[in-house]
Amino acid sequence: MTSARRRTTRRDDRLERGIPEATIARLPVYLRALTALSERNVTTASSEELASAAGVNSAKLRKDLSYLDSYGTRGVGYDVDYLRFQIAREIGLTQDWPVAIVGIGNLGHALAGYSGFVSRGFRVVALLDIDPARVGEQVAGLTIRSYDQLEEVVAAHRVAIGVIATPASAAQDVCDRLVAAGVTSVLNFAPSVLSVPAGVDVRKVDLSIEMQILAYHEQRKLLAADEALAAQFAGSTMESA
Amino acid sequence: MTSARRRTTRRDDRLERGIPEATIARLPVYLRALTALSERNVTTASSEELASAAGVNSAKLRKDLSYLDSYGTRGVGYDVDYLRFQIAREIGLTQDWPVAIVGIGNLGHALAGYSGFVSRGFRVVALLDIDPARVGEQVAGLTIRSYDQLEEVVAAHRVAIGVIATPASAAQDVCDRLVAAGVTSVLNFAPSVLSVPAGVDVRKVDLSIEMQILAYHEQRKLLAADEALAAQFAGSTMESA
DNA sequence: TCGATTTTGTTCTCGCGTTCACAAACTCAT
DNA sequence: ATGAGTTTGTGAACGCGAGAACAAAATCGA
Repeated sequence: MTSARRRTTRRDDRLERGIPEATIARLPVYLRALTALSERNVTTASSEELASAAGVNSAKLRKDLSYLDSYGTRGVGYDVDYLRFQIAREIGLTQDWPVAIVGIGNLGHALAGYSGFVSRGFRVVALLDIDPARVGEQVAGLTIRSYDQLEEVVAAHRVAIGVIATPASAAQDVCDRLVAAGVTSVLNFAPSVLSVPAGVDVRKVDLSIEMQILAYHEQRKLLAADEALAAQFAGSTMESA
Repeated sequence: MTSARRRTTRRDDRLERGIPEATIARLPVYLRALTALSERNVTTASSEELASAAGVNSAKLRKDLSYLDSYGTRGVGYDVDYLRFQIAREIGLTQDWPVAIVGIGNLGHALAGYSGFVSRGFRVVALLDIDPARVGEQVAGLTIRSYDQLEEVVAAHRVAIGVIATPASAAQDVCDRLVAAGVTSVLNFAPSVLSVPAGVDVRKVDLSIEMQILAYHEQRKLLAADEALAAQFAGSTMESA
């Protein structure tokens, strides 16, 4: 078993089982690190260098990359541009992804103009809003269209990814219509739990939750500081709690 | 050990070891579900009801809540308002958290006006931008101040949480100054890896990464559809791959 | 008071992801 | 060509979180 090379390659495995979710979430980070290196004309990087640029442990990075085919060379490292292309292809960024954004409030505006989308294979093809006063307005080179045209727009541009930036109360309705129109991936910025049929992916970005997680840790720091102070005054009689 | 009640309570454990990170991340979701129930004048909810409102499994919810003190009653469920308060207290939302936002571009604007912050113990006390043309502008009831005043503002308002909404190139510098000024929690919207000293928490929200994760799954769906189609034409000779 | 019913709190098991540690494989100088 | 030095790719151990399953505790009707 050790010398006899298995006839099923890792590539086959990958196609069957896919790449672990945790790894997928890090590939974009590696991609960004590689792009930065490439712009500085670095042609080769070791797992150690890449890992530190991406803010992870080098063993983790190597294992992550091993789920793709093996694109490194021992004793040398990884070819920056080659690996960059391979990761981009793996994620699917070598093709064009039309995106529709629903709800053009403050956040929708920001998303429409976000350069991180355009530069990575994503193309915002439509902005939709329910407010008649906003329809017709120009934002980031696009005209805001009526919410009524959702189905039409999704079909015409073959939109597979929809972004919801509406208030929570509207989110489920928007989601239902997107899915019915053919969208199979949803990025939800509204603070609400969406239910979707099997086969549709939903990811949620919740600004206030992130903030609350920070608050929890912040509070713990305060408590820890209080206790340290109290212990200092109480002297050494309580050291075993 | 079974009948003899341990003298260390769960509360003691929690103070020592803290609550699992995965649980912390869900508490805000439960809080939101509870708030929604409370607004509909529901006074009591079972773990099953709460879990479905929060989009999680009921066993998980019960286990999560068991890391706080036990606030439910068997055979009945949870008192909505009481549990709501307890979770809010646990996360630290019963106190006031002054927040400073650095980088008032499209995203900064959106964050400054985001109602989800204000309503949950967070108070945006300062907006800072490096662009002199923007300084003085009114946004969400606040005047944009100069980036030079960062230290002053952080000290004056005892800001513990800083939000970075600048381009990636500026993020590390902003972060360093925030930390030096006394900030111990950072919410980073810039697509860059921040390095901070121990004791400082950083959370990252990356719009483009979420999108890329969706793209990966979207691509897999396409591949799966292709394969199904190919198999259909190839007939039944290839069923064992 | 007691049994039936409901629902929580907790134990146990399993799987995934992280990390360590090392053999395999490559380069380069001599 | 060969040995020294590097760096990848991966097997194995470990720890955390998810979920099933059940015992403990509360309510309610008779």
